[in-house]
Amino acid sequence: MPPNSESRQSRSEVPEIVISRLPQYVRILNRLMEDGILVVSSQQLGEKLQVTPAQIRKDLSYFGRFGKQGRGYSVRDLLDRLRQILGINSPWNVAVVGVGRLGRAILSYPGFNPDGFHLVAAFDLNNSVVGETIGGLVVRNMEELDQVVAREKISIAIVAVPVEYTHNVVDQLVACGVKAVLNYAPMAPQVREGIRIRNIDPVLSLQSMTYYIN
Amino acid sequence: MPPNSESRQSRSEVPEIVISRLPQYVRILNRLMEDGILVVSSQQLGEKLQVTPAQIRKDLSYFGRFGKQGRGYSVRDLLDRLRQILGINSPWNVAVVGVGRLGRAILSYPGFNPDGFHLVAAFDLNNSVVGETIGGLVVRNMEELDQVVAREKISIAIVAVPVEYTHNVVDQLVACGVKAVLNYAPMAPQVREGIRIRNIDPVLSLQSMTYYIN
DNA sequence: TCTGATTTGAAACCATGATTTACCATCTGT
DNA sequence: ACAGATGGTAAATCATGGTTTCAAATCAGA
Repeated sequence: MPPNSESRQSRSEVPEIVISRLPQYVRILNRLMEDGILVVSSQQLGEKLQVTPAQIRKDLSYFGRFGKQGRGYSVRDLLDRLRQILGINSPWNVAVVGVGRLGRAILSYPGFNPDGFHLVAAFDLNNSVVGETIGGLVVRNMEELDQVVAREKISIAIVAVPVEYTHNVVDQLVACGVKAVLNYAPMAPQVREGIRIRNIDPVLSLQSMTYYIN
Repeated sequence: MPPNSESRQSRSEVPEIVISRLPQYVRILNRLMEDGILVVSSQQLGEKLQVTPAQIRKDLSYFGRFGKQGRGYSVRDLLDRLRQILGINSPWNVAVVGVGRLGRAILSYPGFNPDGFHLVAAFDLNNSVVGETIGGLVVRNMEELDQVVAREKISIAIVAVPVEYTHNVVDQLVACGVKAVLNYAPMAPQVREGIRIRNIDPVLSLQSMTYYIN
C-alpha cells in the first residue's frame, strides 16, 4: 500500500494548536456551503477567521494537499476532509452527568445535535432527580453508568456536577471506557494518558480579562 | 519617584500566556490559604499545577520579587499581590444578557460571587421574560442597558443569547462602556481595540477532542 | 495558444516563550 | 557561624509555531 497524504506525518506530530483551529475552519466552511459557495481561497478564509492565509495553508498542509493552485479550495471537498480528519464525519454519542441547572441547560441546548454530538443519556448523583425526564431523556442513577455507556457506545461525557464530586465522577467515567470529558467544574482533573479532557471555567476567563481592563 | 517593581516592565510586555496562568496560581493559593498553609515553595506550587518551578518563578518575576530565599512564598502575601495584579482585589459588577436556560444557570451559579464577580443586572431581548425575578435579579429590557450599566458601574458582561443576536448585543454592550465580554454563543464577535472578549464554545472543544480519540 | 494574474505548498526564516544552567543572595535551623 | 534550602536573575539553549519567500500549478482572457 502506498503512503497516503495522511500518513506522511505521524499523528502525534501535528501541533495541538493546529487541531484546535480545524473546528473553526469547519464552521466557516459549513457557512460557505450553506451560502452555495463552491470554492474558497486561503485569503478569503483568513479574512473570515482573522488569521493569515499562510497559516491556513500551513495548517492544512499537515494533512495533505487539498487545494488547487490559482484557484483555491473546493468548499465541499475541504469540509469533507476536515470532518474526516477531526473524526466528526460520523456522529458521537454523549452522556451528560449532572442535571442541575447547568446540566439541564446543556441537555436542552440545540447546538450539539447539528454537529453530530448526540446526547443519549443523562445521569445524576442525587436520587431525587433520577427518573425525571429532561430534554427527552430519563435521568439515570450512577449505578447504571457502566451498562449504559457500553450499550450506547458512549465515548464522550459532559460533566456538570458540583466541584467536590467532579474528580470522582471523571474517574468513574474513565473506568467505564469514556475517552473524552468536557468538564464544567472549576478544577482540572488529572486523567491518564490517552484520555482527553477540556475544562470550561468562566471564572478563570473573567479573571484573566480583568488584568487588561483594570 | 523611584521605579517600583510593577513599572520595571511595561504592562504590554507581559506575555498573555503568563497572564492566563496567574488565575490558576490564585486558585491554588486560595486553597492553601483555606488549609491554613502559610508558606509555599515554587516547587510545591509547581507540583499542584503541573508546571516547572522555574516557570512559576519566571512568571512571578515579571511583576516583582515576592518570595523569600530559603523559605518560599508567603501564601497570603503572594495571593494579595496576584489579586492586585489581576485586578481582582476589589469586586466587579457584571451584567448577564440573555436569560434563557443557560442565562438562568449562570445567574444561579454560586461560583462567581466568592471570586468577586457580582452579578448585578440581567437583561433579555424577549419582553415575555422581562420583569421575572431570577437569582434575585429582575430581568430588564434592553432599553435600560445604557442607564443600568452606567449606574451600576458595570464593566463586564456575560452574553448568553442565541447566536443570531450575539453580534448586535456585544456591540450594544461595548457602546455602553462595557470593557470585557464573556460570550457563550458559537461565534467569535469582533470587537475594537481595548475591549476584551472570551468565547466559551463547547462544540469546538468537543470537535478538537474527537481528533485524538478517533 | 500565449500571457499574466492568482494561488497553493514547501522550505527557509524568524519570534516567542519554555527550559536549563550557573551563580548569587537570603533565609532557616542548628 | 555554618549548612542547607530556596528565590531571583541572566544567559544559553531548545522547541514550537508563525511568517516570508518562491517555484510550480492553474485559470481567465485576449
